[in-house]
Amino acid sequence: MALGKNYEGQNCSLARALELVGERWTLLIVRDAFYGVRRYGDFLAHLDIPRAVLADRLATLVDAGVFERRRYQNSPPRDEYLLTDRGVELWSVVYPLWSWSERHFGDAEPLRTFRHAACGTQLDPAGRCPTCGGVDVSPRDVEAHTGPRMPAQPRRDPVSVALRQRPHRLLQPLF
Amino acid sequence: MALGKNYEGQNCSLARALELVGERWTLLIVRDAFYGVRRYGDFLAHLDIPRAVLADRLATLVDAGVFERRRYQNSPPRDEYLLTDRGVELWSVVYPLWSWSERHFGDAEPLRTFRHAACGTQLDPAGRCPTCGGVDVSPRDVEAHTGPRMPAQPRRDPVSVALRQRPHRLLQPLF
DNA sequence: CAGTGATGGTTCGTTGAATGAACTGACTGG
DNA sequence: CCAGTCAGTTCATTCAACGAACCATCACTG
Repeated sequence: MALGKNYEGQNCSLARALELVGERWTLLIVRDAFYGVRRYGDFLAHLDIPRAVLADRLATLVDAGVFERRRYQNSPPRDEYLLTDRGVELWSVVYPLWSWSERHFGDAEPLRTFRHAACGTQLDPAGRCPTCGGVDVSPRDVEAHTGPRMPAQPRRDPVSVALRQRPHRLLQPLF
Repeated sequence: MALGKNYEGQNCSLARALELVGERWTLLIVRDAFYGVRRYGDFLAHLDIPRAVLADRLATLVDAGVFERRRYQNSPPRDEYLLTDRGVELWSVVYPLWSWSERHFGDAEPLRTFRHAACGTQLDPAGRCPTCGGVDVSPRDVEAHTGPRMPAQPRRDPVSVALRQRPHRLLQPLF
């Protein structure tokens, strides 16, 4: 999407959110960050996003306090992009949207499931654990599992491969 | 946003959802539908959206089963756009996004609040009613209230005016 | 029954953002 | 010194958004 001053006339929190998070690619970048992707090159390989757009979106998200840019080595200087608390709270948007799509447009066999790490139960549509008394599950306590169905043409980039290999705790680095 | 075949390589429900709902304007149209807007001209006036874009989005959303187009008079023939059950379920995405933005970027005094119609309590960030034992509140049981803060330049279109006048039950027609 | 206005679009030229390929620059390891 | 990696930037092309004008249908008015 694009911001557009037009949204400004709306004077509405939803519109303000969409200026940031409603832009093309942005929410997929955030999704990848939940999967544990942290580096420019990994986002790039997993998303098939133009390099310039990725650089632009990351900069915007850092400005907005959704990502934090942190140096993890000095020579050569390399930074990684980590979700801040503000970014992690977007789980309450990302998961319901994923779930809505899965319910209404998904195949019988889901490609991926999100489970409460503590008990292995699949999250309900609102992101809670039915087994554990319907408590809200923080993304840090969620495991992404690969479902039985395989995509027709599995992707070969390192991120996709790692995600297929084994269940993976959200927000933990992939590599 | 735009669909782009690129998202297709993602093979992910989130990406599929974003092809539809992540396009520029789409979620604001859905928001207005929750407010009770139903007619082309009212969406147009309230959103300041180019006419062609609005027509395109509405057609796409009807195709996707998010809106239903229903004739409400025959001469001249006039249709209104109503959220289907599938569309109403987007409340679980729209409200958390609104809430996220309100928490992180909102002013101290919110412009609008969403309250459980049964008891008048403001919804919590997950969309539940704290007073009523934390039950999920369906959008049909939500009232939109205008907060104490007034926008600097209040809009004059009929939709904005109606929304300011009095608390309003979501999904009920505005006029 | 011609003129005016409401409604819900479509058309089209212009602007601006996304795309993708090439290039840059800092560094490393052999 | 050379090849390779990583994280970008630059730039020409493509495609979607914009916005103004136009169109069609019908109702109402004088």
